[in-house]
Amino acid sequence: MTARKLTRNQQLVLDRLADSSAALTAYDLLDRLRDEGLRAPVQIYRALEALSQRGLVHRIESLNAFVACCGHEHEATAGFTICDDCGEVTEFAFPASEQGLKSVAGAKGFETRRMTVELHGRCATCAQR
Amino acid sequence: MTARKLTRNQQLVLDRLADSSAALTAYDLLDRLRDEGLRAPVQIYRALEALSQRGLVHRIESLNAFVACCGHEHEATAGFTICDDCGEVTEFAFPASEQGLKSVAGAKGFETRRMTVELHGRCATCAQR
DNA sequence: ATTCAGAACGTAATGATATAACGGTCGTGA
DNA sequence: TCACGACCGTTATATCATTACGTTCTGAAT
Repeated sequence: MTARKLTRNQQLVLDRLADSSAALTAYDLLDRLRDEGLRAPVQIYRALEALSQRGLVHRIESLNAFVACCGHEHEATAGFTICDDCGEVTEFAFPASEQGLKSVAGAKGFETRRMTVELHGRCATCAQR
Repeated sequence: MTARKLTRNQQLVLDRLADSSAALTAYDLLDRLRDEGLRAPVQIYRALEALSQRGLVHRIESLNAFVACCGHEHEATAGFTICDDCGEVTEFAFPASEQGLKSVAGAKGFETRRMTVELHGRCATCAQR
């Protein structure tokens, strides 16, 4: 079905995101891709938009930044844990809680299309130190 | 304990937010407060920062905008429904689901400090049309 | 009533994030 | 060949947020 190959710019952006455990802003990405000839923010934003539509990257709203999708289960909605110390972002899927949230909203007749769930705090590694 | 009176700027900002069913950006607020003598973004951001610390306003991360806190139960975390048609934002508290989310994260040793939960979709009123 | 310190203020400049507008290139299928 | 759609690069601009600096307000201690 949706099986077009990624373009060069899209692949470059995706690779940089996949290499990073922290979320990267569009301008972080731009800095890391100057050597590859990218010059302008819009080039990054266009790639991010395309990748996002395919579900290959996610936007972290509370950081105005982006992460590569860890993949799989595009069934459940994704949530994210964000370590405020080291910046690490990890993705998780929530099953039962999702129902809970949707029904809370649904009880008032709200039709949920998209959920943003972002947990800020400290990751296990940073908590030990 | 923390019972200082709001300053003029803080009160002005809070009033405008309370009057609006949609979230307002800092610049929306600035536009609405020019008549009151406010000139610069930083004046708005300072008021928002103070109000936010008191729990009187919330930031909607996915909109880069702000809403007045509907009040009460500062026990549970707040979630928001955001109508993408009319812009209406409503706040809700989630009890059981919160446990679910925190435990999902906690299972990996993540210490949650702050949660962002924002549901985009259509409100009951807009859905009927 | 005076003094002092902290909080809040106003102004200006700048930084960070995101999009609009325009025309060019390339591959593909009629 | 031509028309179309997807992508591209360049430039300019819009939108969101903070830093830096010096002044004014306020309230508690003297």
